[in-house]
Amino acid sequence: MEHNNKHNEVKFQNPHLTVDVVVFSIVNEQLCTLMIKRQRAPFQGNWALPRAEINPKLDASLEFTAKRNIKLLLDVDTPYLEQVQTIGNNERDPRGWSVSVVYYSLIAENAFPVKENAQPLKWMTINETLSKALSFDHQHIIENCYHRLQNKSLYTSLPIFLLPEEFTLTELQKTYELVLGIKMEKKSFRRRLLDAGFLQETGRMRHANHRPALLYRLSERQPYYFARIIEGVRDSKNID
Amino acid sequence: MEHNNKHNEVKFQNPHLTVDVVVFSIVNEQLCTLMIKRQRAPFQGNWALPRAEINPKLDASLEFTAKRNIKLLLDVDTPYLEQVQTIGNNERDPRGWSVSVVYYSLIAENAFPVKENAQPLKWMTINETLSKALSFDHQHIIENCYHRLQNKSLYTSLPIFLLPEEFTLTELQKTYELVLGIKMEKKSFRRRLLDAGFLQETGRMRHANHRPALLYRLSERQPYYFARIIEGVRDSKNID
DNA sequence: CGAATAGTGTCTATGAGACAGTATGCT
DNA sequence: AGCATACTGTCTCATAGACACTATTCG
Repeated sequence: MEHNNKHNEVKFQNPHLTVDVVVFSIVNEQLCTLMIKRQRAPFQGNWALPRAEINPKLDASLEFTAKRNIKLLLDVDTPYLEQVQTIGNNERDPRGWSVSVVYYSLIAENAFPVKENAQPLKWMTINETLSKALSFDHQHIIENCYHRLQNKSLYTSLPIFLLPEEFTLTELQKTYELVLGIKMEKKSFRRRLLDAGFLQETGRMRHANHRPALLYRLSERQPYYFARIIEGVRDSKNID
Repeated sequence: MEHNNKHNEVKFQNPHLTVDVVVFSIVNEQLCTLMIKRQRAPFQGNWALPRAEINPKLDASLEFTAKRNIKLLLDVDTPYLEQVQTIGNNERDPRGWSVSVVYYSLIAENAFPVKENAQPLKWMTINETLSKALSFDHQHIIENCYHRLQNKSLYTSLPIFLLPEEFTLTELQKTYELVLGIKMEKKSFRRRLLDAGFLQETGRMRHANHRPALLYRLSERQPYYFARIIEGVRDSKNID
């Protein structure tokens, strides 16, 4: 069974395969990810990403596995799900070669972990996940997803999926700023979004103790791709 | 073993897992992918993408598996390799649930299939792959990689990896045009590339029966990301 | 010299950021 | 009225495309 793998036909035992999801949401004006406390070794008692095995009888595809798991955890259908990467090596799991297909999902605030879940679930702020020790290489995975989200937010309408159906332009700008960690210029932000043409006025308004704001909704389910990236205000690019 | 997969702990048999590579190169001024003729069922005798099993003893990671396979087929180290997607479902292989981690690779012309390979290998033009019946969902996979390559070429320096170490700006423009299927404007192309600052003059020149051209090389191994996408000449965007 | 390709000068178009101004609702 | 936030007018700036021009080598 040694050297004739030129033919790609030698059979090796398949490495262990799972589907991991990084669910982003905004909770208390903070970008958070959904984490789960592990019930058994390895990393027992540590926080980890939700993970699902493929159920060949139940799941038609990897994407379905991811969706099924999100539904199980939060009882919502995610409005945005994207496959980010697949990590596979012999170091990430002490039990041996393992492979994770990683998805990230964006959902609006107010999705609460399902109570009947056996494991403790919680929304952990992105800063917390990036600074504290997590299970396996999950910190690394979250970092990758976060970078992808940030990067894509520079030239797409992705952050909209972190908001409810109806939202004001100011709320949307705040969401972009939260995700990107930069301040944006109001006029150029609004011009960019409105000129793109994928926002629809709902006719309703958001009221507070000042001038009410128009409420918008998406007219397309697909994210919009802009031709240029956001540059951010020209001095002091970082919020923090 | 039915319903308590809330705990993500029910063990299912792992689906079959492979690493597939779409190797792009320019052969005879045509964008091509490396294809292999299948020696056994299913799809015996049909063209397919090169595919490798993970060898847990040999491979430290999925990326290593991909590199190992390219080396085996062409005896080159690819200058660019990127994971595109992982496809897994119960329809793509008649034998059942199967998962492919897909990479694409860019290499310069003049990499020839290794002769001792048992299977017949060939460079197939992208048009041929997209029009003729291939094995499994490989046409679909190639299409995805091709779109990713085209899309990324609009805002990165990727097409450079399809050229040898040293190249002229005209050769580079031709490569972009070939990949993107659009004509580009000479001045803006050169300005864009030179202003980015990642090209280095080699001091040598390409000679022919006309004015010789400066030869350039990359000064960084990482692809460069532009802030704006290529728009292409404003009328008649398509070549074909 | 002429053919052919390399390479440039400079105009317009687009869309981003800057910044100050106006609009409208609540208390 | 006056505060707070919504929304706009219009300037500058960066970078893309248009297009015509000049430069250099070979035969």
